[in-house]
Amino acid sequence: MVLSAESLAEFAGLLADRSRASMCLALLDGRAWTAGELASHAGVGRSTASEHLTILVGAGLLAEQRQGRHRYVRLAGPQVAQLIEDLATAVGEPNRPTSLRMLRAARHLAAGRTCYDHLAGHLGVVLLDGLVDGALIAVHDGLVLTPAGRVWFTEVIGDPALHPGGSRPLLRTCLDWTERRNHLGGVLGAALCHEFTERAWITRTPAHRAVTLTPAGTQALADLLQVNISAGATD
Amino acid sequence: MVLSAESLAEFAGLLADRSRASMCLALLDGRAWTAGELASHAGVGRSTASEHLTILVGAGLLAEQRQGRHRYVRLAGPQVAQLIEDLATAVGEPNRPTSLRMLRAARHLAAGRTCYDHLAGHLGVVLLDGLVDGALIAVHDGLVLTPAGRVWFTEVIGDPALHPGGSRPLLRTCLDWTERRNHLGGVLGAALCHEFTERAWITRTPAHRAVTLTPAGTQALADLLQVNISAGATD
DNA sequence: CGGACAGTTCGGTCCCGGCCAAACAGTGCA
DNA sequence: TGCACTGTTTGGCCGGGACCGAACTGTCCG
Repeated sequence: MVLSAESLAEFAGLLADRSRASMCLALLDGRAWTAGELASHAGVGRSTASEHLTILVGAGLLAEQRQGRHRYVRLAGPQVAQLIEDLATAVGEPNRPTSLRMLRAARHLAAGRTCYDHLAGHLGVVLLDGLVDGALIAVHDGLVLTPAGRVWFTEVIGDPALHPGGSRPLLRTCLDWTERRNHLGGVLGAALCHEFTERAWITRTPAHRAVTLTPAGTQALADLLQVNISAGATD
Repeated sequence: MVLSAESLAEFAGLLADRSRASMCLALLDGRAWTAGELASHAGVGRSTASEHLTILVGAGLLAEQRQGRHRYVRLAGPQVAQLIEDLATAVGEPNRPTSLRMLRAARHLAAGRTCYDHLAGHLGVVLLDGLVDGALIAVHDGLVLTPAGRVWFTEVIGDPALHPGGSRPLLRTCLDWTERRNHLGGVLGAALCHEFTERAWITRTPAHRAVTLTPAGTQALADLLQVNISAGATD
């Protein structure tokens, strides 16, 4: 056995703790969090959080960046985010929200959110549907950019973004754990999310993954993709 | 937070133990193992193994089947196998084999093996290459069956296999952790592996994942796909 | 029946690791 | 310079869980 059970167990052990799992899930929003924020998010003391972060950074799951007296930490890359999403999807039925407050937050997340660096939730699924309906992306097993799609993306996010250097795929399907359907990930998914934010078509609620479509965004989606979503009126 | 950190941690915890990880890796060969076999494989007592199996079965990762005084256990499905492979790939560089015996076993595995229910290793990668070179499968982001490929697969594995009922994709790329390249998974990958075994083109070494190409198999690959591999002469 | 074998249950041991509080170090601000 | 704040280190506590051996159940076979 070349791949040792030892290393697999060690790796799984990184997420096999309530506090560390909580931190990683929080970091799925793609932003950098401070150690203190993560501590209170996970509900543990600062000292405990500090230990956990050292472990996760040491294992290469997280990347850290010191700024003054702050320790900012983020997921090490899209692969890590993808892996955690995969695991989260495999877990199956998540817990039902208990309080009214949590229910509202859950609905908000289901309406639209970021999945590390691209759009997910109802908004993400509808976006991919629009791209497919418009014959800009074709679906086989994976996703394929059509000639028309190439033109469209060039107009919306510019040509350079279509020729990235890295090994990350241009298009990637990403299974949505609220919608149970695919949304768009990959380089172009991230670029779209970035561009939408840039143009103020979406706004991100601070400190959460939830994303709200602005009136301008609603208009833009209707113009560009003939997609109709009521702006933020999903609660 | 709808998806609780609790459930993610609990799930990861299933694999976060050396013995359980060892068992799951062993079960990646897609066969059913008895509790005793897994116990000695993992190097623990029968009682300990029994407890672990109860946990894994209870979590839905493994499916069990009692036969007389034996408890046969297998992975619950391709999704589970896929997830474990994903994790194993994410772990990165596996341990280097230490002894000569392990080195030989590692080479054997690298030459050809099963990945749950389809072919992997050098053999698997070359097979997918052959299918792509022959324009039977097209590669975009994912894999697409070409009209010629549809005919080819109908001849080799029969028509019914091309119209499965389940939700498992027909074609699926699966990243190979020895070759670091894709091989063919999905329904058709499994069907091919099954057919190859049926026709005695490959033989599986008992109690291991390694697969050896027979002379007949070498001939068949040359005829069907213009692929040349020396039969089993990779050690 | 009785012996061999596969697996399970139970009691007990032991150790790893998650947690906190308190003391400490480094940074920013007035 | 002094205070507030963020994060780290350390010591100690504690619980969970991995493990084993021994006794027990159930199955196959002679």
